[in-house]
Amino acid sequence: MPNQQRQPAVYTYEYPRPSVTVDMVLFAYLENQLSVLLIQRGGEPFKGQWALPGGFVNMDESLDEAARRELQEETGAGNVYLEQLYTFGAPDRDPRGRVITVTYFALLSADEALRMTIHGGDDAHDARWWNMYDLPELAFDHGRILDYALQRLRWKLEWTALGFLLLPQEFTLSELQSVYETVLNEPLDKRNFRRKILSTGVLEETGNRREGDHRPAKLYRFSAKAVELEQARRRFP
Amino acid sequence: MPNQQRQPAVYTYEYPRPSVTVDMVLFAYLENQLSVLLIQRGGEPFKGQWALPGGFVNMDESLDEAARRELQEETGAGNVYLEQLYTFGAPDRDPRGRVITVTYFALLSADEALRMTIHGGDDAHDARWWNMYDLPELAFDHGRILDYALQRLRWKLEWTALGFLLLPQEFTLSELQSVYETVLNEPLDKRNFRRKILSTGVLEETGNRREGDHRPAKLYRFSAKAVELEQARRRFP
DNA sequence: CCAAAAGTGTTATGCTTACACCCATGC
DNA sequence: GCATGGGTGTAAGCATAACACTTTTGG
Repeated sequence: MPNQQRQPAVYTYEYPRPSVTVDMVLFAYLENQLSVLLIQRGGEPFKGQWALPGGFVNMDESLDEAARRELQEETGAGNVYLEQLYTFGAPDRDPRGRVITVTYFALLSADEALRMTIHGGDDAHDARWWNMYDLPELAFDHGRILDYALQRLRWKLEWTALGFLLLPQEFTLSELQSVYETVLNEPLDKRNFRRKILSTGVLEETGNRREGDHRPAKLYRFSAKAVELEQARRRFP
Repeated sequence: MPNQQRQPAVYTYEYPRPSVTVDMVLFAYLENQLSVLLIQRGGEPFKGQWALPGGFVNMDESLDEAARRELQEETGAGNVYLEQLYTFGAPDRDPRGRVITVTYFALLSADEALRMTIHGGDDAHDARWWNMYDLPELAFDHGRILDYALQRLRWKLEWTALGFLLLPQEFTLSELQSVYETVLNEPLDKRNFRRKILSTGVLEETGNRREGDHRPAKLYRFSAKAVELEQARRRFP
């Protein structure tokens, strides 16, 4: 920040206050795997272990804004589906002191995930995508957070048609099905899946086809209002 | 607190920190109304307006513990269904400064609600139950919080059999139905309702009957594991 | 015996599930 | 022409929704 003295500013309060952070669970579907972005910690505590990206909430921004800013800073990704997940605040979750973290979960389209450049942040050794089903040991309580995020993602795909958020703008129904199968971790019937997804009305044909090794597949996009529509269905959250 | 100096302790930090509070939405079913407990503010800002009960999170307690403590302090109620709702943190939601609030929602059995004594807290003028469908103007963003809490409660009753949490230990099916009708704000078919609730297996007859003006009704209680069972059904949250 | 709430079954409808074969293309 | 993934329909079972009358008690 410009115009700031070298000597650190000091803020004093009559009662102790916790720090508040946002931590992000970024999901993407890369190489047929459900992937999560993790940062390798460069400093203590948990040096060398992997953790969720995140950071402090600034005093002049809302929680949602803080999450978007972190996302922007660490990945450059802008247009991303984001929702608040849960707030974790056990007194001993960070050995350095009381830190309450508001967690968010984000679904990145494959377009975004490929385009973006990952910046781990200041004290990060490394940053990369991990297969959700083959994670390293995690710092802090981030393992629990990921469990919870996966639950929420599964619930979302079971009850809504929002799975396309993890795909590129144009995709085939088989690709969409394999997203659902990967996330829900169970095989789905092809005919039933197609009927169900198409009946929601959130998809429309683009008219293009995916040319490939075999019979070309129709490409779909989601209709602009799909996200709203799906969310408006009176289901929590 | 004993053993503390008159002169306020001072806590200093290198960066500014928000305050963190928990605010509680306490639902009860009183006199055939869905009721919420509100506190009338004794000081500025929003002096005289009504607000959700709540308070600061202590440094040595988890968020859940803070919520239970507030509940205990303000109502004396102990054995209560409690779950985290959402975290609100717009920078201007409290004119006194940055306050992030983790909200909880609680379902009080009629037993608890009647037994308890309401303590508004230090700077409260008054504290009482309000009809959820006829609320006064609310302080801060508490109106939004209540809207969200009602949504969550409705969702819960639509997808689970947890409505009995708002009733006394023993209750009739008609009483339970009227809880559902009040919360969901729509009439329900008596036969379908009974079949559906009984098929979940969370209720059992006590063998007693409610004697009254007319034909006595069988009394039910929920089987001990009902709450777990219902929550275990893989449905968010 | 009358008023008032408790209690009870059946049918139609739509949704979910299970299941197997032909089609279009690249090589 | 064959290997590969794309694409399609139907029947059975299940859950949901609509609907009206009898039962039991108190007064």
